[in-house]
Amino acid sequence: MEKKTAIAVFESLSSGLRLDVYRLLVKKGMEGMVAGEIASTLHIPPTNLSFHLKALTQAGLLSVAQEGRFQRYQANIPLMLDLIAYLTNECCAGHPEQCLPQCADTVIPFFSSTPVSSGR
Amino acid sequence: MEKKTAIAVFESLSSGLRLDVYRLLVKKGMEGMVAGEIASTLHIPPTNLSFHLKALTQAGLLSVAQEGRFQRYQANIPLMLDLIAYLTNECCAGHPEQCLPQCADTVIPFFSSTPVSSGR
DNA sequence: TCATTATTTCAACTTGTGTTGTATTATCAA
DNA sequence: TTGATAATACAACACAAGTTGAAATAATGA
Repeated sequence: MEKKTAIAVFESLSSGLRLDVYRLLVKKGMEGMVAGEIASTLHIPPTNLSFHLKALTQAGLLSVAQEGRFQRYQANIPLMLDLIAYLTNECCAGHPEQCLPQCADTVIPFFSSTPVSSGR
Repeated sequence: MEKKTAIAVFESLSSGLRLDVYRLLVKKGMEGMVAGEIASTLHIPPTNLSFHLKALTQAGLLSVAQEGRFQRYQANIPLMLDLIAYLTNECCAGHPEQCLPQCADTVIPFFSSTPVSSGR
């Protein structure tokens, strides 16, 4: 993962409103939700929601597909697993057993959907 | 994990400078670094670094211990694992195999240092 | 075609964040 | 006590982000 990607993810989820949207879509899984459904569930004005959906989508946290005049949004969950791999990579100077359960260095990269690299 | 904790973590790491500081300390592990050492490594004015160290510490991402007139900072790595547990908890309406490797629902909570809850 | 619905774009305002220099607190060594 | 060093607190400025209402775009159904 590139540093700019990690920053984009953190920026996106640093808003309580966007965090609500993302977590709602994580729960919905592959089914996703259309924009209006999200707006009514979370009681957000459509104008404002559109602003935040755009931010989340540009950060890669959501994907969107058109369905007639609806826009259906889905959470991109593997990106979160890439993120923690990026953060805990090289932890403790290559000795993650100092800070994490012993298998962390093998299991966390396993969850990542892309090869682990320092990515600075 | 509480929602406000998650937001504090995301806010903290949404700055490229703070992300550099955190990742540097993750690599150092238990050894940590004193503030001046971080400042010279990353070429940040001490005044500015102090501002960001305070933000990271208040978010719980760093811990600090006094050593004479030095302040030694350490990364709180388990907090990151709690965070991803918080985010992927209840994913896909309780069927994480739809979006993650099949063992995700058991392994990710295992890494968490605190019990998993919806924590809204 | 024409009215309706879903969503986004735009402009304006308000608020919050990041950076810097100066001043302050606290510790150490002589 | 005095001078030097490590780090933080404070104030000021520039810049970016969040919210809202009105208008625009685009697809649907009568």
